Amino acid sequence: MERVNFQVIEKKWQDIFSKKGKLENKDGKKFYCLEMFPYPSGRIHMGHVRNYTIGDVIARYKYLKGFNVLHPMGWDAFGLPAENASKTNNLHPKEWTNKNIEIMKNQLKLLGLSINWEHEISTCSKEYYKHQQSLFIDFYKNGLVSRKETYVNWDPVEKTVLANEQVINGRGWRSNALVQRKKLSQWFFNITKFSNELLNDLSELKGWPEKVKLMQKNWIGKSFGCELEFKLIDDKSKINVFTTRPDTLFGASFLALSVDHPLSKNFLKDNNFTKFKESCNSTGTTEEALANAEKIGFNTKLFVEHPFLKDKKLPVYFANFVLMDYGTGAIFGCPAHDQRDYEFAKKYNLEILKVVSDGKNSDELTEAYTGAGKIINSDFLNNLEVEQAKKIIIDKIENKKIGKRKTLFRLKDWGISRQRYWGCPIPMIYLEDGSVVPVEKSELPIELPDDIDLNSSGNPLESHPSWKNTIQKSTGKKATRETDTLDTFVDSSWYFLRFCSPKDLSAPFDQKDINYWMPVDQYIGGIEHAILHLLYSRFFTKAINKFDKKLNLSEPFKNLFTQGMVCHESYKDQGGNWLYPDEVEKIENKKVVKKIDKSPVSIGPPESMSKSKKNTVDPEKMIKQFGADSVRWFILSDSPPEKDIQWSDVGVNSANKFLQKIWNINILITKRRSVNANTDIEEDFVRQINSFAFKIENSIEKFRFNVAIAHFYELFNLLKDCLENEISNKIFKDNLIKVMKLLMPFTPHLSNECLEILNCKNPNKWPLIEKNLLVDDIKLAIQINGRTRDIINVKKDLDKDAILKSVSNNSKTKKYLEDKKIIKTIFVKNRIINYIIKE
RNA sequence: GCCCUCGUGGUGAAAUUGGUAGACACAAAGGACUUAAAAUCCUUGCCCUUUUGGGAGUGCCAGUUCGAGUCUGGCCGAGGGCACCA
Repeated sequence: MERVNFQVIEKKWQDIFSKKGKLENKDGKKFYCLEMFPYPSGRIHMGHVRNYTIGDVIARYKYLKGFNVLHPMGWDAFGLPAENASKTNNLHPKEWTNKNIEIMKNQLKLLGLSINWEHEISTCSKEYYKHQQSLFIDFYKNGLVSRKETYVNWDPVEKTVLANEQVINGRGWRSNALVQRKKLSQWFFNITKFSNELLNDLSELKGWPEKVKLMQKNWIGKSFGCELEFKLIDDKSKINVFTTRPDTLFGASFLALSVDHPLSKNFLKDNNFTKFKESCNSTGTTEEALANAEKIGFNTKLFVEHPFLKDKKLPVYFANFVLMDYGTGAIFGCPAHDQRDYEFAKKYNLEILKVVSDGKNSDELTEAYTGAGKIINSDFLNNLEVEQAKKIIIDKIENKKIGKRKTLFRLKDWGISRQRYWGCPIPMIYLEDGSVVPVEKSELPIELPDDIDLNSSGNPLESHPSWKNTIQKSTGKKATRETDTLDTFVDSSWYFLRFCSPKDLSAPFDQKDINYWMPVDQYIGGIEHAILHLLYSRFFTKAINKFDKKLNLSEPFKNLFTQGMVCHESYKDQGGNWLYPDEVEKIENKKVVKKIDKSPVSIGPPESMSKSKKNTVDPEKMIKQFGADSVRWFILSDSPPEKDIQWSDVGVNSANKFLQKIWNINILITKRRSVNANTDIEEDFVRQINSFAFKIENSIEKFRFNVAIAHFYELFNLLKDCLENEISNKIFKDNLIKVMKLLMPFTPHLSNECLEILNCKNPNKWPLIEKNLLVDDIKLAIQINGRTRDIINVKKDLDKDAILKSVSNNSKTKKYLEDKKIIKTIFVKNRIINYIIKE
């Protein structure tokens, strides 16, 4: 068997790709194919391989189909790891990052990706962040930036502020340290100004997974209800509450306020209250345990009037389960119909009055009833359904001028200040009179200083001896710079725009380029970015669209695909140390031992590859061993791309074997002896190849690469079986060329090499699929009482009578039908014929 | 707790969307070639039957239908999102 040296042909074609790697079809329709750009951590991992291979298949396929394709790549290059690495390696973040970029770029080239490298960008270059600062100033001038003093999530290990979404179960997403509450003045993007658009436009995104849209919808969290005021009996001052259940107002038995509610000022001198407040804060606001924690309250001894029941007085509490940053920081409690209120009422012996009938006769409840039902015990609302009652009572409340309809969102403004060095400086200055103003655009970029001491604690820019001292350009007044840098999510919220005009010095992007390339036709990345990155990018697009009317773009990503993770089992030696897969070997009975001393190793379940568990496989090593085409082939073949895949060395090895087979067939054809052709056999051959081409094209369009690959296996089994058949060399070769072109998006090196050998003049053109050849014999199942008894070959599209005639004498079904009465015959064209008989 | 998704051989998975369940591959067992191994090729895969055949079968239990992996209801299990959002 002929064998190909993958190292040799892959090098050869990669050199050619990098010389003329553009997927350019000047007359074709544009296609912008984008994969989420990587963080330059040092080396690429299998997750990148999967992500970029999927993208490459799409980019190459669209190019072959005649599209003018943009397929760029860049680097999400700011971020904390560079600072950490610089501390351990004594290497400046800039040098560390640029070195990593160099390495990873070469690794990506080894995969044979069709990337427009002339569009390459790096977010840490001043050519990029200059424009980001300019956009920030635009946002500021358009009222989309604000400064707020708020409680923030403070990570005590990283000494920085975390966004809500960077807090996972009360811990920092990187450091895993318990997050504390701290009050700081911070910059915010006013993403909440776009809450409605971000929610409503999800329905426009037909090419997005439902799952991602649902996650965003829940994250934005729109709810309808009303605001309503209660009067304190003492001094008639008012407390505003928000509720989505105004229909349960007659079941209210208390008011509960957040400990940060303005009214708390009156209690700060009360030791019992401050103690209570501390105990509320100590648990943190986001910890999971808190959701299940006991509801506790502080009785103010104050009472409010019930707005519709003059004689009813409700006690006012501070309660640990009421949040200040949602609604008004105050609620009314209706214990019968809200589980939290129920628990609270049980603890403090408050009234539990049913106002929605749960269909049971008893007044006793063991938990809150939140279902539908008729309103009871509620004066003018009695006998109404919940939804009707809501409407009517809100009307009443509005008429009485004690409240109004209100829609609330869970989404909060996006805190973007970070107390770090390796990020984009925020282009704001503080004047001595206390005012805070943006720098002038002509001063951009505000560059990061290179001479920095990263070993000092806190914010390195803050402790730099001179960097923050400056003057306001227009007035010459003394000023100090903002020393916080931007959250790195800002960097990735507009990079897809920059890719369209990466070299434009004067503006973030060129209108013409954006109008041509945007929106991204296919965006591909991990599901972990389902909410934040995608929501922020949508926000940026909408915000820029608002103040830049020429943009004419409401959504950045037309189609989205989220691929699954790459998993591997993990290994631990007897001492409990993690081991890399290549430190162990498999012996009999699926047991695993350590290579160096043959000591037993315990095997963990397959999990997403991570450095901490050492269950990683180095892509470069795999490419060196099996070739890039084999690695690409395997990572696409084993599972549907949206599902997790389990990495297997054996799997890549067998991918390699199959690609060798393809090569071998290619060689055999070039040496094939001439045969006497038989027209019928040739036609059948051509039709079968055409049918596979059709199926493969369909599978690619639907992102079903594993199915496409299964068809390639069938296809090559067919080619091999037909090698000796009465098919002319010309027909055989023409069809092999067709097949090699189909293969091009998957294994570009091998395909190009084979096509060159076959002397193909137009390798970069997708083969034509001939629809008229798809008419074929089909297999039709003959069923008796729904049970398949035989399968016959018939011409396509035959009608019922013709089929009945041809199966009337069928030997396999005859015996079932003899002496039986056929009650009914069900016929589905090209599928089945089903006899219903009486037993 | 609320919301969502998914349960198909030893394994990864197919199934034209209600019409042949297990395509295609991996692994395994047996065989061929070989002095041997590697590589390559062939065969097998639940139950009954020597074969021909027949039966059961897509997490479990019901239902709709001529026909259910696919639709409906209930249960069991796995994964994901949100987390006191009033």
